[in-house]
Amino acid sequence: MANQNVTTLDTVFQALADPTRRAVISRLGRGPAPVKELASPHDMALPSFLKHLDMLERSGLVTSEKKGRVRVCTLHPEAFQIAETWIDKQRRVWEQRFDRLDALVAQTEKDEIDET
Amino acid sequence: MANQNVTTLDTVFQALADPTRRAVISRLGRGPAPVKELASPHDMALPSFLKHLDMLERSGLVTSEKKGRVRVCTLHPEAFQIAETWIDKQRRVWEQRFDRLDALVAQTEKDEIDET
DNA sequence: ATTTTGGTTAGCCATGTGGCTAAGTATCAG
DNA sequence: CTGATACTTAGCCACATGGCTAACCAAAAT
Repeated sequence: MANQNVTTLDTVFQALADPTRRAVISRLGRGPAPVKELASPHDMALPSFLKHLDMLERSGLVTSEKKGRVRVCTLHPEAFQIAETWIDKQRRVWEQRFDRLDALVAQTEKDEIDET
Repeated sequence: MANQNVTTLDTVFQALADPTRRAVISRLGRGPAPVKELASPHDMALPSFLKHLDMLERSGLVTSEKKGRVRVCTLHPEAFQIAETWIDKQRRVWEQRFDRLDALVAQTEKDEIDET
């Protein structure tokens, strides 16, 4: 199950769209950990869990390195950037729109007052 | 294809994990639009496109209302909140950890100086 | 040298996703 | 009233996802 690190909006958002994977991210936020430890809170067989880890690696949010028989996983917070940037960009678009709506309402009210 | 609005981390992140759906969100950020207009830039059959819209509605990011034979879709930016909040929370965790690491490094350097 | 431990690989299954066509319904325009 | 428009419904297909078991391998522990 070897995979590339392709940090795209698709892979990052998809990685985040599952509670097991988000739990892993939360845990790794406090520091690197071996697969066994990461898997232990989740009630599923190891191979199933590994698929989740794999998706996290594909997204670039997590990398892992083998030390002896243990695989140690590490979080890469930079990979979140692409997602946050996209959301921020969207917010700027609609906030700008709301500002224009506000301005329009204000203008309309002003006009109505002028008419009285 | 009637569905509930269940705004969860799962549904929101999944809604965002596809370029077609993100494009729809971008477009709706500039204001409501009918299905036809939303679909036009995307090279796929209407029923395929409707599945994407459906997912957006399931996540609560979009709602729609039928006016005559036209279905008008509207963006609900509030639904992003849950995603942004989660990411922010994660960042706080790992930033705190980096702060501790920095402090540790600073302390170690101080100790080394004290030793000289 | 054996046995445990920590993964890994292969393969199976059910369900979901992302696409399609074909045929239907309801409104609006002429 | 007729036809075009804007979806809507049903159903099909291929591949991805999320889960499993069984069998394997290599490092660590005894």
